[in-house]
Amino acid sequence: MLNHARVATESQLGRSKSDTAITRPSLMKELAARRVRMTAQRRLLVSIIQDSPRHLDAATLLQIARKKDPEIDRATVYRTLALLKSRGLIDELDLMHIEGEKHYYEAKTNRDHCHMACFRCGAIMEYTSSSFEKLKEEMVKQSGFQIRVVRLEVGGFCKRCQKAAS
Amino acid sequence: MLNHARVATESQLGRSKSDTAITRPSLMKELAARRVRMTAQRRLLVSIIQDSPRHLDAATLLQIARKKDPEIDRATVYRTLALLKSRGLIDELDLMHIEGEKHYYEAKTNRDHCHMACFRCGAIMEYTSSSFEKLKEEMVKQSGFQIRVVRLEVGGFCKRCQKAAS
DNA sequence: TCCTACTTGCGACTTGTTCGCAGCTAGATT
DNA sequence: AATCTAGCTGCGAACAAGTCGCAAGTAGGA
Repeated sequence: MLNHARVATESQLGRSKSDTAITRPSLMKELAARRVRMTAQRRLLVSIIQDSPRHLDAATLLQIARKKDPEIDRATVYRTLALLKSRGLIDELDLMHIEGEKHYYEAKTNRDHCHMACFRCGAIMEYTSSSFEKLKEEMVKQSGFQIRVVRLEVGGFCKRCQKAAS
Repeated sequence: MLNHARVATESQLGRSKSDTAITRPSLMKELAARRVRMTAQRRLLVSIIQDSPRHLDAATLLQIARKKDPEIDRATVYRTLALLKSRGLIDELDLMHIEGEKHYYEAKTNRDHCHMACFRCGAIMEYTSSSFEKLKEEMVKQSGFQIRVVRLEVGGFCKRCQKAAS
């Protein structure tokens, strides 16, 4: 398995301005606010997603969940992910299909961000910038399109792997 | 089936500056230049991809190809797509999984562009802008990441469907 | 014209995900 | 607290997209 840890890019680390910080609201609270029925399974899955330092795919999420509740089923995982996605609480990522065709999930953040996936080491870096926000604004203005979800994914080679290769 | 026609956005139609025009080089020539063995099947598939006004998925490509060569096989389609992708001649798109999990393909263009997918009517709009180019440059500069492929996809509602809904 | 490394069609298989169903349960109502 | 029921769960079977190993065919260089 590739190293799927999320890595902040310099651009993120270098700044501490609140407008560039990525934060994730509490999924549990959001669900409560939306009057979604809470079950033990949902609580478990949601807490795992919320706390995960990596981007999870369905199979990994199931595996982690089973440590606490060995009875939990695959279908429940998929149904819960679909629920969260439909309520706009998580984002679905492909991460450039860096490791098969599965999807990855992360709790929605206050700010859209880009994912950069290294084809060599599998690291996933997140990147936010005001230019990205500007681009979105421009798209809306010029096309009249109403944006619901944005996904910006980049595949290539991270700094470290470029060095390693040369 | 949704209407998958590619639609240029106003931003594109409104300009005729050469630096914003999207062009596609000849796949056949590129393959020849790379000394890739040409077979009747590959010629057929490549010409279909090159000439298609829509974004094709593997199944549709196969279906179209079979009109000319009923013997052509699914595996050949997938293998040819993998070949073109590995040589960097086509881009693979998810189009926000607007219609199932299949992938769509298009001949690589001179300029990266964004795909906007309407959740209601399924129209796919292409969008290029210098801001997108700038964002990419900024990402490279700030993170040191070496970009190989970029995919910017947006899901939401097109102008027409917003009106229709209200 | 020959040769062989590469390509093809075929069918079986894998992987990721969805579905129908019968039993269970959250949480509103009494 | 006891009841009720819409909605959730686990299960197993099914599905869709894509992959693989193999034997036979072929592009294109010698």
